[in-house]
Parts: sequence; structure tokens; C-alpha cells
Amino acid sequence: MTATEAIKPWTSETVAADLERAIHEHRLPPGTKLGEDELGDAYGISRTIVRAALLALSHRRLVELRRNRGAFVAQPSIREAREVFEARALLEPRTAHSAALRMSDKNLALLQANIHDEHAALDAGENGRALFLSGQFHVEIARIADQSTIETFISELISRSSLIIALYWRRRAALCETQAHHALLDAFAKKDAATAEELMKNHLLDLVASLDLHNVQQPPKSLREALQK
Amino acid sequence: MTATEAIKPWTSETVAADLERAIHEHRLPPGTKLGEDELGDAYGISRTIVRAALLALSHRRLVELRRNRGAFVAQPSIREAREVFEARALLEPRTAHSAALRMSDKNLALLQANIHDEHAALDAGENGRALFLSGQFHVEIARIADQSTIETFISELISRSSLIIALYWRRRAALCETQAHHALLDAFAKKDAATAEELMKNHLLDLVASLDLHNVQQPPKSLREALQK
DNA sequence: AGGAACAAAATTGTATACAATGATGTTAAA
DNA sequence: TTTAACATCATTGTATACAATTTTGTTCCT
Repeated sequence: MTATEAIKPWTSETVAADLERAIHEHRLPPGTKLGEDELGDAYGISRTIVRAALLALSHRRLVELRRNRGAFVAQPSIREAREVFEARALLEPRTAHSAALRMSDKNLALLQANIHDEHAALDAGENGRALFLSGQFHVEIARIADQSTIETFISELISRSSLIIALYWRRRAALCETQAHHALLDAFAKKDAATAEELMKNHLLDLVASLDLHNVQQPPKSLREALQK
Repeated sequence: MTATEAIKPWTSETVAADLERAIHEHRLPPGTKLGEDELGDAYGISRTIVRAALLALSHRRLVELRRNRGAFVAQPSIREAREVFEARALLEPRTAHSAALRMSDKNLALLQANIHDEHAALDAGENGRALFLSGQFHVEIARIADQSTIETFISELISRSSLIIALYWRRRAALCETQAHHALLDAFAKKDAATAEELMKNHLLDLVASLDLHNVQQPPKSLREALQK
């Protein structure tokens, strides 16, 4: 929560964006209760705006609304995790292909800066920020492909992926991340669309492989069922 | 608006679904003003619920919210129309492939019933209902593929396609629709995934081809710019 | 003590009041 | 008559009051 008491014109959109980033950076882990009064106080706004923001996040599947219970940061199931990466597999490789064909020097520099910032964040120990930037790399590609509709979908899927990583990431698997992004950058620089597509496909496969989606232990819906048995 | 004064437990979700169907069936054409008081009176609820419903529809890009102006049924631009079909081209063929592999007799019967209902609607002159059912055929395939995340995306894209059809459909082009769906059904019956994928791909291409996306005449954002010049 | 029944508190759901903004209509001056 | 300024009206934006529901806490009985 980046809330300030200062006079800032928070709208439901900006609050939702602020919360989404906090979720994306794992500052708000899966399952966190998002109380309306609490958020309203934090941002200095009424519950009306908070509710609109929470509604928006629930539509992106980042927040789960339970009737008369409140809003919670979503806890994607293993099933949902697989679906998210299935969807990404359909959308992202082909989008990388399109992006490669349209790549300009300016866009290339943007992607390079992104990789640089991610490195810097990692060195500074800001893992959340690094994760966010790593996701932005993928969104940026969709933007470069000039497909705003697909970009919206990918953006949602990547935020959801952050939740999935929070829940199912297995420690081993070093940071292959940046390597993959570097390789993609090279392909983009050469406008080699076919290679970019293939690299993205494999990058996503690697990502899924770095997750433990066989774990029978599902994130508990409630403390009750988590502790009983 | 299917509103009744009767005591019905309308929620933001049911109202949104009701409105989405009305939009999908072209009972609420693109550009229609959706006044909050008007809707609240129609459904017998307060503006609070109406606003939540409109917010949901705006997140699906079916309704455009203009600050201090109100809500309007969206009018996708030509650009947006192309993007929607680009996204469908990435998602639907591969999803048809998956669906074919998982096809059961029961699911097959559901698809068959859908085609039958669409024919009946057309014969009864209920074009809106026929269009809705035609869209449901596609959503149903995603459901059969057992990919609820992708299903959500496709569902949104198909509702948006209905708006696109309302704006850019060119009269000629007879109802190739049902033919294409019949052919898909055959492939599904044979569990011929490769053919289903190919048929879906071509079906989408035919759909785009039946639109006039070269028309320079964009839907006017406001009467002002529509009438000047 | 353990547990059920009940009471109190906290939180969300909905409606409504009021403020802010934009649209409409009228008047007056050129 | 045209046009600008102003007043009026309608509609949306936000906060808040109250109702409904769930959670928490207490009491009393066994």
C-alpha cells in the first residue's frame, strides 16, 4: 500500500493499478484480506471508490470477492495455474512473432532498459520489483506488436502468473529468466520473427517447468479446512 | 431490457448478464445511452447495483464509460475490430483442437442442439437470438476444451464481435455461418482435431471477410463530429 | 473445563443524500 | 437574427447512513 495522506486524486483506476502492482510485487501475498475500511483509510477515500477498484481487480481474477466476507488477494488453484500458462502459450509466441516484425530501435532500447532495470533490482535485493519488471517485458512485447486487445489479456495473465509464482515456485531453478529475455532481445534486434516465436514458446515452457504444479497441497480456501484433519 | 417490476433478486452480476445478452442480441445497439436512473428504475434497484454492472461491462469492453457523461454501448473502431479477430485467431483454432480431443457424445449433442436452435431462431425471424446462439457455439467449444480461462477471453471476444457485426456487417454474404458450424460438428464427431482446428481457422477468416473493415466512415464518437464537415 | 446459546462488534451490501459536472434553455446585447 | 452570457435542469461522482450478515466475545448450563 503506497498510500499517502497527501492530497492525491485517487480514482478507482489508480487505486486498482496501485493495488495490482503491490500484488504483482508480492507485497500483498495471495490470501491477504483487503478490508474496505482499511483501504479507504489508507488512501483517504470512501469505500465507494475502494469497492470499484476491488471490483476491477476481481474481474482480472487478481482478487476474489466472497459475498459478505470481503475481498482477498486471489489464490489460483493448480488447475487455474495450468490454464493461465495454456493461454499464454496460445497468445505470446505468436505475439512475439508480430512484435519482431514491427521492432524499432526505440522499442528495442525500451526492452533493453527493462532488462537492465531488472538486473539492478535483483542486485539491490528488490525481488518484488524484479518480478514486476520481468512481467513488464512480456507486456511490452504485446504493446510493440500493436495489439492492445491481446495486450490486455497478456497483462492480466502475467499479473495472475505472479500470484502463481508466489504459490508454486520451487526454489531450485536459478534465474534462467534474464537469460531468456536476453535471447529474445537478440532475436528482436535481428527482426528474426521465427526465432523470437520459438524462444518465447520455450521460455514459457521453462517457466511452467520451474513451478511445482503436482503438489497435492492446495492453497487453503479457509483456515478451517486448512487446519482440520 | 427484460426488466420486471416483480420481486426478482437482481444482483450486479445478473443485471450485467442481462444487459450483455441484450447487447449481444442487438436489442441495445452500439452507441445506446445506458442511463443509471433509467436502468435502476427498469430493474427496480438503486444506482449502486447498476453502476457495478456497468463497471463490469466496461471491463469487458462492451460498454464505454465517459466521465461525467455516462455509459454507452461500445462502438468498436475498425482498428479494434481487427484486433478482436486477431485475438480470436490465436485462441479459437487451437481451442477447437483441444475440444475435439475431449469431445463426448453429450457435448456433441449440446453443439447439435445449439445449431438446431439457431436454425429455429432464424426461421422465426429472431435474428438477434440466432446471432447470440451462433456466438454460444464458440463459447461452448472453449467450455468443452475445459479451459475456463480461455473460455472467459473467448466469451468476451464473441460479445465484442457481436458489436462489430452490428457496425460493419455487409449485407451480401449469405448465412455461411450454419454451414461452417455443421462442418465443425462433423469434425468433432470424428474427433478429428486437426480438421477442427483448420475449419475454425477458416471460419474466422470467412467471418472477417464478411465484414467491411475498410470503410473510412468510423462510428461517430459524438454527434458534433458526426455532423460537422 | 467444555460447549451451546446468546449478545455484541465488526464488516459488507444497498440505498440515498448531496456535490460536481455537463447539457439545456433563456435572455439580452450587438 | 445571431451570439454570448447566464440561469436552470438533468445526470453522474462521491460520501455516508442504515440494513443485513458474519464474526467475535460472553455467559450459563452441564
